[in-house]
Amino acid sequence: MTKRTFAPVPTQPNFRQLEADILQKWKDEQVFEQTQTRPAPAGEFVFYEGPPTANGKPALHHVLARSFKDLFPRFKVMQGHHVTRKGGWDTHGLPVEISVEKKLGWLGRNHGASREELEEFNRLCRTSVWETIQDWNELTERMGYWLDLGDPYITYQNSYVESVWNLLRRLHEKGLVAQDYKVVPLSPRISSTLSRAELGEVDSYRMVDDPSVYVRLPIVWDTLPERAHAALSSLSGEQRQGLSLLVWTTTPWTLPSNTLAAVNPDLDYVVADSPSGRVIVAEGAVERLSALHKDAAPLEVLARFKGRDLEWVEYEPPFPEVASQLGVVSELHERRDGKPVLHFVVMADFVSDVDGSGVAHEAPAYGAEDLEVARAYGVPLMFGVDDHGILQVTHEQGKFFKDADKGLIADMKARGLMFWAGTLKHRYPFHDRTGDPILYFAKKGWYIRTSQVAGEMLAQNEKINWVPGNIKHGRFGNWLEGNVDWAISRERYWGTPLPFWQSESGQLRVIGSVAELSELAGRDLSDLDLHRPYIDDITFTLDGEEYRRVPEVLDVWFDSGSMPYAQWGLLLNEQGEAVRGAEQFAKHYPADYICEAIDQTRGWFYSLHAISTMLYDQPAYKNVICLGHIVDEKGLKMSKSKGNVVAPLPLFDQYGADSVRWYMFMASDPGDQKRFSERLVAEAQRSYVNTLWNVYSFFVLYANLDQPDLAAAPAVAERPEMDRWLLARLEETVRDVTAALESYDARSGGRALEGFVDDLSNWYVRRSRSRFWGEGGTVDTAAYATLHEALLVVSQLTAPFTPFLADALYRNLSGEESSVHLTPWPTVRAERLDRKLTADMAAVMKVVELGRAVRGAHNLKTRQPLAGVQVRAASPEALDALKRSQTQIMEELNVKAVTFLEGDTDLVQYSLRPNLPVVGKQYGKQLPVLKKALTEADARAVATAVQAGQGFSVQADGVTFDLTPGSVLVDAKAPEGVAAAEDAGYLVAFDTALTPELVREGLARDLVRAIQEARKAAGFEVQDRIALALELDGEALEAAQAWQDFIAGEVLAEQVAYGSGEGFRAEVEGGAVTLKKL
RNA sequence: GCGAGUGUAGCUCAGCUGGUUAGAGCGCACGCCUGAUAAGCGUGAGGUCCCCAGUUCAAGUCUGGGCAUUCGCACCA
Repeated sequence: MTKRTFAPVPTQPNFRQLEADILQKWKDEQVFEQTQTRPAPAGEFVFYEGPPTANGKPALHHVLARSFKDLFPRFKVMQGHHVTRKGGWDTHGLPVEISVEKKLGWLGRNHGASREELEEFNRLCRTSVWETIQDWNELTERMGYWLDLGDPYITYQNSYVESVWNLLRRLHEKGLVAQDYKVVPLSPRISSTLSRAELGEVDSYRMVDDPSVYVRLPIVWDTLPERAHAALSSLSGEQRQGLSLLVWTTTPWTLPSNTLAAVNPDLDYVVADSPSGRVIVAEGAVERLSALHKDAAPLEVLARFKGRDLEWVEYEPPFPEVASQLGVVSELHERRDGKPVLHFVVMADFVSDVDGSGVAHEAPAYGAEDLEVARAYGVPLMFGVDDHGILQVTHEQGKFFKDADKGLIADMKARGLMFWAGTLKHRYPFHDRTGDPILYFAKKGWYIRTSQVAGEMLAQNEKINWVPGNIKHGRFGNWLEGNVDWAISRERYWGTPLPFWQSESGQLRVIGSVAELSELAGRDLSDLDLHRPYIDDITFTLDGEEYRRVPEVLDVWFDSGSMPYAQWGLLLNEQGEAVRGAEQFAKHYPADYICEAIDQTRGWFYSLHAISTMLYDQPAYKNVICLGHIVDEKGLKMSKSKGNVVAPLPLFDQYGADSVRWYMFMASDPGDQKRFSERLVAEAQRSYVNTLWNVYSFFVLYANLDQPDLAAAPAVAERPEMDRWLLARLEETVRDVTAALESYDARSGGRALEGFVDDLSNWYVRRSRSRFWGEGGTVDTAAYATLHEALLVVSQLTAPFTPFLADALYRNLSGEESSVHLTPWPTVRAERLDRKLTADMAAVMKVVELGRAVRGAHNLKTRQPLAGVQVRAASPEALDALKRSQTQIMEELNVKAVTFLEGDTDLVQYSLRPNLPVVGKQYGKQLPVLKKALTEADARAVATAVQAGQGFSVQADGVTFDLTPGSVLVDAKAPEGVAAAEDAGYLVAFDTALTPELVREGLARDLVRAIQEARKAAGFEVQDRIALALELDGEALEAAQAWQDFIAGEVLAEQVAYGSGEGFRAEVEGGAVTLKKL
């Protein structure tokens, strides 16, 4: 490095312009492209882009995610890795469909859609996904998120869809695909399956009065199981007559479909004698039920037993003819394999005695929990209400389900089944577009039997590094442990069509490729759009049966979870051999790193993990960062309805993308919820970005003045202590930032950087300013080289965090027209690490800090020099360091002398405390006695011994403690009234007596300050030499005359005259001064 | 209801494996133009570490219970 001029930099930077300039350079030089094509000695670091839904606008939480997704790949590239940065778009899904439905004025998924309507619908969906693509690309580029936007994977492309089909075929081959019921919410008038999101919490639920009825279902004695017989054995013959289960429901329309009655096996149940007859209820419900018959005596309890005693007890259903009418059984109380098919008591731990009777009526076709119980007992479903909400049975046949309640209740009352009928006010969902009450209904759907591999998924989870770590066994681990089969089918139009062709007799053929389908169909289908309605036209014949595709489309999580394979169009043939995409897949699997918001633990993170475990017996990713949600300053979710959404692009313009990114890394740990405000971004900018810029500006200003020959700088070992200290701190920072980023810990890395820049600015530059002034024509090459190297390395360390600022600094400082992002990541130069030197400097900084505190507390202006300061060190090593640095201390504290106190001085009062980490375990229960001994000991003698590195003894309560110097902490305190401060064993005390000489010097320094202020007001540059004229009298004149050389040197005055002069004139205390540039 | 987080200064947050006088930034108060930086520097005040009980020589930290709050709960993504 020879002498050269650095490009000048402003003290007030325009970060918006700087970033635009850097973006232009990246384009001109194709920097990102170079990272893709240049040799990568460290190999591939595999990163997956989590695909955003394309039709939504980008928001602040995307900035958060993109910041983290950019940071680690940049770091890895500088370490010599190659990182493929393939973009991706999720193009299927409900948001797309809803927006098009509204555009078309549809009420919902319209089952009556013709082929033409479906075709138009899907065409609009396909174009809709690109409406906001420009916003995404602009955001991505503006914030410096490097991503290959030119070659993204798109989930609706045929190659992607085909690859997904292939995965499904393979899962089917493993026996993991099945069909089963699922209870879904329907809008009954149009029989449209809705999602939970379409039943929004606020808009869809209404307070309604619904029936609340208790119905008696008489038990069947003839087939009573042994256990129940024993439980009821105390009842007399008369008491057994008419004994009934008392069930409670708020949905009388489900009673014709009654299939089972459920009790909690662990609750207590009783036979209660009521005006309506003897009933079986939970004991905890007896009081509640007594209250229903206001004028009657409390219910008498005739027998007690556990819920589990009732298992398999049969009962008479409320509508006994229905099961046969529906074809579920051939006759009432039909038995198969010796067990009742319907209408018996089952065990269910969700049954409670908090409401109702403690006996639940079960209609599994209309409730998810009921369905689970029915599945467990292998019971068929009864559909007394069809999927349009119309009753199919009883005299209420043909009525809308909610309208049938009254007639059903009247009928049961007439037949003596009612115990009580009333109403209940509660919340119930309605469809916002049709206005109809929601009907929960069991429909058949397609599942992947993930519960069969839940154990394997848990085992594979152990191999993943989760950040934050608690996700692994908390949120994600629990989600895996509670695994239920994955319902992959959706009754929608726009999505990956399920590749399931089914024959009329129910045979299933899962298609794994277009080629396979072409062969079966007898024609080339390569150019077919694989979406509906086109794919539904394709049928084929096998074994004399025609196969048609099932109507459903695929869950979009399966789409996105397929991206490791489908982004390369991976296909395996029926022999398991890869016939397409194998090379790219092998190179990019599994991922070294992925990152998305924490809600992806049951979304993308899960679907990636499930598919990978089932098909490859390994995790899809090794390291994963889960980001907390970003909320507004009050902690409220950001939403358009609340009006607190923040647009990212104006934020970048105001503060710079670098500062926004820095805020995202530093505000809190990534997994924590992050409160956002512009104030916090501004703060992030001040503490780091602006401070770093100021030091850089300082360096460039003086380097251009002095033209240092950096190559001529002495070896590091020969430089002043201050330089060696800074370079030691620099290597510590390299070590700490590298370790932090290797651990996916952005915040610790950022804090190490921030701490170093603070030391650089407020200690090194502050203490070393004068070395950059070029006194007498000499140039301190050591200082320039040290500062230059620190800034250069910092530009490399900050590159992944703040890529624009980093590149701007690096290009100017290095003199190379090449990006910092193409430089190698710094490695630690261990020989420069110096633990002792950094500790020594910390002691000096502590003393200076204490000295400033004393001046502040005692109103001792820093400009007024004092005769001296007395300093006590906490340790012999610290004492040595302070002695070596006493010039620094004198200058910082503006004193004439530093006196170092020894242990026996009268100035200091000592107190002793046990050093608990050292003696805590050793003395344990004796610690109170030890404390007493230290309190009573001769503290001065102990302090002297400790400072001399000698052991000592103390005693109390007849116990003697032989202690080492490290066993105690010595606190030093100055007497009252002395201008002193103490902390952590250090003490600083000032001699505040002022001699006439010190007063004159103080006045001279005031005069210097005034002249410097005049220089600035006159617009002089820092290096301008001047002619000075002093019109002073009294003490000011005396001080000026006595300190003339000092004043001249400080203000760069080559001529000093007394009296009036020419040039810029300023009033000062004691007279006036006049300045003229030479 | 179940599960996972969180609760420390007015605000945003550190405080790893129990240890000393519990810290930082912002805000607030006070001081400061001193040849980098006033979008700056320096100093200070400000604490029921959510509550109760326990273990321990010693608890912000460990255990149990309670309270509050955020997120998730399988056809939103």
